[in-house]
Amino acid sequence: MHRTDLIMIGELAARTGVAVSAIRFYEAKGLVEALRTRGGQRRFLRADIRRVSFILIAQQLGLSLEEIAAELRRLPAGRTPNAADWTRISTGLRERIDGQIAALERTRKLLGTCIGCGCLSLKKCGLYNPQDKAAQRGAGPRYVLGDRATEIAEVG
Amino acid sequence: MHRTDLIMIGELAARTGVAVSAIRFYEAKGLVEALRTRGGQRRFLRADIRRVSFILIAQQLGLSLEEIAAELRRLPAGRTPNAADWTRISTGLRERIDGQIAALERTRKLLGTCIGCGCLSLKKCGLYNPQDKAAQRGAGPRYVLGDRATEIAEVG
DNA sequence: GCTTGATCTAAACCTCACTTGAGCTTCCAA
DNA sequence: TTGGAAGCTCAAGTGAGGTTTAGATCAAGC
Repeated sequence: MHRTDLIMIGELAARTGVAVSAIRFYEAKGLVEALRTRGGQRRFLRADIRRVSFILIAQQLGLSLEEIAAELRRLPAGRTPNAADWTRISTGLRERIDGQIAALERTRKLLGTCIGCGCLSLKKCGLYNPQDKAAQRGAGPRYVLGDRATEIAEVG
Repeated sequence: MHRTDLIMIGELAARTGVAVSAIRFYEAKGLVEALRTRGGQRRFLRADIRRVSFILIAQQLGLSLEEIAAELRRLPAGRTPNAADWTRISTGLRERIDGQIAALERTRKLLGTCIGCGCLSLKKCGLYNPQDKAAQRGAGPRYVLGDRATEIAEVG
């Protein structure tokens, strides 16, 4: 175990493309952990590059930091994913992607029905159906559709 | 033109499933317009139910309110979409969906390559490629990937 | 005329995922 | 030994898309 097994925050940032401030933020959120030097500086394990990489990939797939944290907490040793963990996790991610694609395809089909009819009649065209969470993953408060859109009346 | 052609904000809210506060917010953003009674209360056209419906559908597809406003401003008469407008707009939306699906399929393929290898080696597996904006449509500051992820090194 | 419920405005607050800034400390190579 | 890059903490700011609250006013039925 060389001294070089520990890396500084700046290197972790450079190797992952994430800002230093973001890594500190992730630590505050419990997504990564750091040792400290006597002087109080963070020292990361080289393996944390992988851990941060995982965070980025999962984020791209639409998981919130909260969800990613939950996923990481489920790791056996409480540590950075190894090959087996990764297989399990990425299989789960793939299911998620499949779901997203299916939702989009449903929406596209509904939209196809609507093109030409120009109705925008909600009951008929069904574009509001709470099942269609299509691009629902968005900024903050998107609960409107899904919480209340159930009792939508027909237009007109 | 009956008096009943005008509806109160509460009815517009009920008919679209949107909160009253959200409708006022949309008005402030220029997405809908309202007449006013002598007493200062808003009165909407019945057709605005359609307009708000459009906002919701477009939102589900991932358009920001800014983009939706732009789309609505392009309407010929500056009014609620009719059948022809809707055809034009929804065709555009469908292209957008196609793009989203394609991005997700690319990501899924990359993930497939990674399952089993467990590498998380960024260069090799390519899950970071800035082209893959997959689920990139997310909360606020997501510029990290795309702005800086270009110079990502391979995981050690 | 009165009461009740709907509406009004303005400003403050919320979440998420971070960034920025101020003011100060540590580390390390020359 | 020293100077400057890199690190530290804590608080506040950002932006999207709204909600909540407070206090006042309006509209309609009895």
